[in-house]
Amino acid sequence: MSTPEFAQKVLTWFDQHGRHDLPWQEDTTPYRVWVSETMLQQTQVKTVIPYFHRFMNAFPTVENLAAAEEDEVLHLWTGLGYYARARNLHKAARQVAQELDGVFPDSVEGLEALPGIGRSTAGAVLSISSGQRATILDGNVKRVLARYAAVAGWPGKTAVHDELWRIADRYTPHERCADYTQAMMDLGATLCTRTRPSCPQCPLQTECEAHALGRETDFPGKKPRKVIPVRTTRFLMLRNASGDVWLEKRPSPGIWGGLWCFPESPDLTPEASVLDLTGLAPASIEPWPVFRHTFSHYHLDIEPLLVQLDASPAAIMEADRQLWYNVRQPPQIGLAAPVVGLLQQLTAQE
DNA sequence: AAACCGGGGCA
DNA sequence: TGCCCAGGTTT
Repeated sequence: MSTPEFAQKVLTWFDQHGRHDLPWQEDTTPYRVWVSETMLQQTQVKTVIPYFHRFMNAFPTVENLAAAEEDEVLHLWTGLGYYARARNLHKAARQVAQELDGVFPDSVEGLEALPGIGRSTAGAVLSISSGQRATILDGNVKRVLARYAAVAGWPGKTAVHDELWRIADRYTPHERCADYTQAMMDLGATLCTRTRPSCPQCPLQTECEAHALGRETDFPGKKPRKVIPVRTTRFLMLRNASGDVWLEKRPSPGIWGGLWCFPESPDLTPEASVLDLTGLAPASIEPWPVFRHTFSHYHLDIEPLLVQLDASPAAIMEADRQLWYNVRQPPQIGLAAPVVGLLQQLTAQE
């Protein structure tokens, strides 16, 4: 199919069946589109919407975001995952505000120079916010195109990835590029879904090679599987006489980088760890059930230990990377997901 | 339990 | 340049 024909079919479908009322479609400034695209990189629309509203409420402009504390940004990101993106978002906002007079670059190359913006996000931000012709290739579009052209193989492979980019570029129109970008994402998100695609409703059905083969779900190819290891750790939930809980800020990069977490103690005995950390013998230690937190590359079995202290130990003082967390007046900080759950249980217990 | 996801970083 | 990393949701 020719480019104008392909785009025409997709746009006609979009006008009738696409999504037109997403929060970031109201006012498509580069800032709003960038924040939404960054959130959407890792999460579905439904989950992103409340986060997007809270974020825009807290930081209506790139200058507001640039002026924020990193803890505040991570706090608003808590639960979204991939926290490096929140840190990059913050860093990039500072670059735009301080080095570019608050004006986003007007080219794919310029946008790509900002941390956290790659080729696809740059294309999405540019095309949606300015209407300029720019190509995207996110997970949704990959699925649509891999099926449409029956591109075999896993898109993580360079050859497959490159082929999909060539196809994406070929079909990107010069006219109505903002709508086309949104349309392709909508097509992948609403019709051309991972399992059970709605081919009868699809504007590309008659030309789709995967559909002709009756093998829609064979494309795109799957990532090769490998067994992931299990690691174990122990969370020391230190509670002082006032009921406050000890948290430490984790180093970035790394797991939960920049987020606040209980001290980990996988090796020492609980008593030795507490003594090591506080210089005190605990009033009591209560082991909680082990639970599993799974990452893409390993399982983490966590053994929480509730350690009650009679006093606030002099040995540990509040500092940049350590704090006593008041469960009744929680500070605005980012928390690792399992920590959120444990803090809730601690609060419920009182 | 497995699949998924865009970009950064490093060998 | 080709892997490995990161975390929560959906299926």
